[in-house]
Order: sequence, then C-alpha cells, then structure tokens
Amino acid sequence: MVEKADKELNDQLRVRLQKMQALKDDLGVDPFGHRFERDTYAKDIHNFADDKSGESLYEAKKHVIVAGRMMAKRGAGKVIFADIRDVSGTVQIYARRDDLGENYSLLRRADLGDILGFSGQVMKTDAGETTVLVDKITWLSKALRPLPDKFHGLTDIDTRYRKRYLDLIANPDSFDIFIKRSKIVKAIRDYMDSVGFIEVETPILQNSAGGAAARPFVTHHNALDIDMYLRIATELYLKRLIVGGMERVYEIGRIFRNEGMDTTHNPEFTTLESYAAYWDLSDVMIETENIIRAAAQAVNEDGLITYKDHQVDITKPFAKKSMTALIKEKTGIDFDQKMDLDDARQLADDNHVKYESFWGVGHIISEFFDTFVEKTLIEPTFVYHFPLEVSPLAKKEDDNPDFVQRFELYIAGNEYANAFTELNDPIDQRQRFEAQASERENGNDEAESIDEDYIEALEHGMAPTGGLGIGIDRLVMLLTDQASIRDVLLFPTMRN
RNA sequence: GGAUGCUUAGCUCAGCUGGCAGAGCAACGGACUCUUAAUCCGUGGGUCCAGGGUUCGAUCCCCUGAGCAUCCA
Repeated sequence: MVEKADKELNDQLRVRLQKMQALKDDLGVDPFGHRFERDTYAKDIHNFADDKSGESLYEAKKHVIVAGRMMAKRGAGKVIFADIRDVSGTVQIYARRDDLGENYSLLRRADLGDILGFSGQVMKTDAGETTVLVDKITWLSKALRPLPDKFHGLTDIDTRYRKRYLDLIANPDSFDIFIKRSKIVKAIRDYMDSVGFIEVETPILQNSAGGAAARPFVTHHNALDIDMYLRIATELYLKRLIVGGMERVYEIGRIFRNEGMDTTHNPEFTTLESYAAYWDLSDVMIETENIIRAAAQAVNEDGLITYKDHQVDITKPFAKKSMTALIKEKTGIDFDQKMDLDDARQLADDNHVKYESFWGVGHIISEFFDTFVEKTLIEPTFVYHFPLEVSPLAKKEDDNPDFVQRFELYIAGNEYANAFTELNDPIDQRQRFEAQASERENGNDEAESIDEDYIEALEHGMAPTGGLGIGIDRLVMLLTDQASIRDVLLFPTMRN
C-alpha cells in the first residue's frame, strides 16, 4: 500500500502519509513509537470516578497513565476533547494548550485511529463526564488508514469477516462476543481440570482420518512422499491414551471437515472431547450438564439463555428421552419393534423421508429423528438409545444389540454434545469398522475406514470408558445468541 | 449443487422512466479554552464489483463471471 504510486492513493491515505512525515520532520517524533508503561485502564478510571463528585475528584488528585486508540476528537482550538479506547473500554481526555505548551501539538496533529498515551488527573467535566485532564501526551502509533464510520460502525458483513480487526475496532458488540468466547473456553478448561482430567494434544496431521462421519482434507508430506489427512475428530487418539493409563483426558482442538459451509458449518471448527475410564453414559450426562452450566455461568450468571426465539433455563436438570420414544411421540411409528429394511423403507416412503441406497434400518431411524424430532427439542434434552449402524465407536446396549449406549444433547432445537459408553471390545470394533468399509463400498464416502493401529491398541485392553464431544463454536453461538458460526469465529473461512 | 438478493467516495447509504455521480460521517483549509454523533464557514475526494452486449447515450436494460448473504438440496 504505502509504496504505491502517489496517484493510486486515495486522498485520505495521502494526507496521513504526509502527516506521518511531518511528525518526524517537524517534531522529531517516531510515528510508530515505543514501549509505554500504563498504570490504568479506561474502565478502572470510570470505576474510580463515575460515582464521585467533581469536588471530591479535585481533592483526590488521582493521577493516571492511559493509552489507546483515538476514536473521536472534539474541538481543535486551544482545547481538545478526545475519546480514547483501550481493551477495557473508552475514556474521555481533555487537553488544554495552556497546560501542555509544545506537547499540545501532538494531539493537534493526531487523526482518528492514531494511538496515543496520556497522563493526567481524573476529573469531572461540567457535563458530568469522567475525564482525564492531560498533563503529558506521548505519541505511540500512526494510523495511515481512516476508521470505519464512527456512528454506524462497520456493517458490511463481508468486510467484518475478512478484516476482523476493523470489526473489533468499530463494533464493541462483536468485540464482546470474542471476550465471551474466551471466558467460555476458560470455564470449560477450569471445570475439566478441577475434576481430574489431563489436557493433551494429539496429531492434527494423520495417516488416516477417523472418529467421525466426514470427508477429510487431504495434504501431502513431501519428505515421506505420502498423502496425509487433517483430523476430523480427536477421538481415536484420545482413547489410545486411555489404553495408556491416563484415565481422564481431554482435548480442546481444531478439527477439519471437507464439506459445505452455512450458518452452522465452517470447514475448521473447535471441539472438546473428553474420555474417562471406568465411566459410562450416566457419568457423562452429569459431566455434560456441569460443563454446559459452567460455560453458561461464565457469560450469564442466572443461567437463563435466550437463543433466537427461545428462552431456556439451563439450571434445571436436563430431560432424558429415548430416540425411538421421541419418534413415536411425534409420528406414532414404533421403531423398537423388529422390522426389516423393506418395512423401514416403506415407512420412510409413507412419511416422505428420503434415504440412500446404502442405508439400513438404523440410518432410517436416525433420519426420522432428524426430520421429525430434532427441531422440537427446546428444553435441554439428552436423547439416548441410538441405532448401532450410525454409531460405530459406541458400546452396544446390554439387552438390545441393534442399539448402542450413546446420547446427544439438544437445546433450542440444535445438537450440542455427542457421547458414548465407548466400545472397548476390539473384536466388535473390527466388525463395526468392516461394516463401515462395506458402507463405503456401497457409496457412503463419509464412512469410517479400518484403523488397524487403533484396534491393536484396544487389544491391549481399554478400561470401560465414557466419552464426550462438544462443539465449542455452536455452544458459543448458543450462549451469545448468534445465528451464524462466522460471528463466533475470529477469522472464518472465506473465498479469495 | 439450485433459487433469490446485494456489490456506488475511507465508512454508512441515496440515486425516479436510460440523459453531466449525490448526502451524512471521515478528510483538507479556517473559527472556537467544558466538548461528547461537538458546532459554524469553505474545499477536495469515484475503475458506480469485473468483462462483454443493446443503445446516439448504460450506475440503471441484457449476457457471462467474481465475492457476499439468505433459503433449499
């Protein structure tokens, strides 16, 4: 940008480049400044002064050093008022030429967007606003490009995603979402640590991508001359660690799925997965409720969640319902009765549920749930009793080998968690993988591949284990009432 | 993958039936020692997303493409 020919620069850039040069030439000031020691944030000044009178502030003689980006500037004669924004908020400063002498010209020359440091005494203006009466100005950094509209902010959604830094400068609401995201993740981490889980990191680059039904991104390792895959889940490596005796492990990490993008899907997103030895599904339900509540409490103390048109009280115990019972409730169809594939396909046809050629009865049950039940589950609900066919890594139910010990958590019509009593029988696991392989041959390109190394790990013995996966991005959407995953990702995936 | 819509100054947006490209903020020059969407006077700023077509003439109509959004698969 800066090296472009002068005629290619717009008037605003040209003027600011000239001002930058003038700072150096006229005042000997480095436009891009140096280390600056602050002793106060904007918010601290408000906390200290907002409820105090002008007289008491005058007597308090509270001296502060603040720094930040100049967001507004008023008056330019012998006094200037400016709004200075730092990470905590905004505070007004008041500079008088009579007080500052030569130093005053730094603020005279400053444009909106420039970064400056100020020291001075906290006071109240006649209008009652907490203000720093400046005794020294320090130049910190020049902005060569202008800020977005100071009143409307930055609304162009494309620019907000591509140039997130501008969104963060111009839109405090957006800034706040990412602060909340950070608090949510920290709350989850604190909870996991407090109940004895070990946080680990497992490979993102893998020789085969397993642990979920999804297409992977493929890449190439040049030195080894082999194709590798970006992980689609953290599951299989975490369970290897259970075999290794770590007993309680979790990973909060980025995973990658090569599929469509919409308001709830980004090609890279973040999951929490946790595994605990000697647990089953009932323990994981308790764990899940605790995680969701801890996350909610980090941003919303009363536990009342508003999402889109729904209001949900997350402090009440979550409901527990069987998938087939829910389908029966909505459609009258009882999938717990023994039926063959032709019966299931007939029911699907009768109810306008579409199915793929490689689907068995279990897939069709799952599709009935997605079509008729999912969106109706507003209050937090654990849905359990999943078909075996769609759950190749979960342990069978003791009394019904067509179903597995698995649940998903639904809130406000969306899925937030997926959990199993883990399949720890290597012989059964091999059969499941083989069933997946034959699905793949029949056209399901999202089916699992056989992971021999993982089976070998199970052959060494994995304790009975309860496992959990939570989509962090969607959870943040829920807790910050955002409709698009892109609004909770700092840098969402964009086309060039 | 399909349908629909959007793309105009740094930002937010107007632009009628096809006839010289507009406003507010921002910027520039000036005034202003308690302003706060500061105010007042004056000034400059455009690849109308890109390419093609129709037309005497296209920001506007048509076609193709790009990016984005929403809905659907």
